[in-house]
Amino acid sequence: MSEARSRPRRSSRRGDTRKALINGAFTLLDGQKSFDGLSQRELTRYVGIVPTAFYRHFASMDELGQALVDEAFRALRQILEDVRTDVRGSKRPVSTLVRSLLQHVRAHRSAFRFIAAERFGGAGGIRGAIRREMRLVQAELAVELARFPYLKDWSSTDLHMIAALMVNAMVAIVEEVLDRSAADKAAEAELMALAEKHLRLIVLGIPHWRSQA
Amino acid sequence: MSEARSRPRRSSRRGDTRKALINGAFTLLDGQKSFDGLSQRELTRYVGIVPTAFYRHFASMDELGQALVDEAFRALRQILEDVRTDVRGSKRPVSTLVRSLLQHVRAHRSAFRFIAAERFGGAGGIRGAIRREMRLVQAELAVELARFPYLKDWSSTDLHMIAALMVNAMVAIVEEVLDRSAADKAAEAELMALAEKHLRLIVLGIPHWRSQA
DNA sequence: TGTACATCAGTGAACGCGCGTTCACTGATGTAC
DNA sequence: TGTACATCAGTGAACGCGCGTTCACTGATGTAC
Repeated sequence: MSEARSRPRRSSRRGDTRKALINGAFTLLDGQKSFDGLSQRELTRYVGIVPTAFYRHFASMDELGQALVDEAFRALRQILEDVRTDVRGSKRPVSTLVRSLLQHVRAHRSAFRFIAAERFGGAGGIRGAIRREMRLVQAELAVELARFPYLKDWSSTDLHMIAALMVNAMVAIVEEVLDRSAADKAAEAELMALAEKHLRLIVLGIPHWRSQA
Repeated sequence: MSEARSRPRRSSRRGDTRKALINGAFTLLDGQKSFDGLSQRELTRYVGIVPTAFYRHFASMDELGQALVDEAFRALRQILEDVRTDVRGSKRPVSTLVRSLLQHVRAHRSAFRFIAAERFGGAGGIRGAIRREMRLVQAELAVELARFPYLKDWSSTDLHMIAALMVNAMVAIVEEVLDRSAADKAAEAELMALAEKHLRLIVLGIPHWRSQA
């Protein structure tokens, strides 16, 4: 019995509780709660520490909120980087993009749900941070679009316009995927097919666009 | 002085407090709050009644939430009806649609903000109700699209696909308008122009679409 | 390798506060006769 | 038109509860010598 007691020394290594709080928050928010409605005591109870221990890691709930935004966007940026790599090496960019995107979304469900829920539902600070990141994503897509031969002479304004439409279309569908149970594979497949059609329709319009800028 | 005291009889006519609670909730939620974070006492304080008087009008906060959904969608349906009328009588349907939509959105700002904030941020019941309504809007647009001569032979699946993309594109832009200060007319004009371009780009792709269904 | 000490995550009691909801009440309004 | 009465929106005291945060503390870990 003595070795059983001596094994865990402390229950966790340094820094682990901070991560446990962040992940715990994502998990609790993954249900039908907004950050507004998440209490410090509920979170510490869930993570298994006493309420006051929270303050060893964050000065306030607001600071935790900022950490959640940072963490969610760290994941998002990594995902987009991976998707970009997948798409560049692909001969069927549209279907590769949709498949790759949805696959990553599935793997980081709660971070994405956090972004979706707080994008318009939350406090101003979180909303602003999210909006800024979305802009960045859109700008990066515009750059990526410029690589395609038949788009290389397009104006930056027009490229951004297309990028915005594509991002908006994908965000809408990802949000709908997240709003459904993770187990509903049929709905997910249907939404993937829809995403692909939406992108294809947009792409079909591009050669016929006449810039007025 | 006596006529001054006798004038207001009771401070409000029957039924007015119920409306005041609904409108007060919309107003308070118009800031950076979600329904989750709105307290009954805060609301009654704002409306100017004692906390307990709330229960003369709603059995619980949940019931108020349902009333807010109902009211917001009553406004939304009225707006869409108006927009439809405007567009049918127009020779430039795309720009008429965008102009008419944004104009109505401006007039019912807080109801729309409520929908945007609770669409993914709120409780399951509210989310479900909103999703159902969005489906309806999309279905109605599909019917409307079928009136256009070059779309009248399209399959229902394809019409719904186009309607979904158009609705998603417009929702994304309306949400962005709502996320900005109502006074920021420059941003609003820019977003209107963007909405118009997005719709036009989608329309340009339509004649080149090959159904695979 | 052994000892003394600084660091720091976690503890537990305690605080004052705003919350949602109950209850018995008041008193004005509208209605039946 | 005048009176008696039912209705019902609003009142105010009271409840128990979970909240965020403070404080002085404990005791294990890692480090300097």
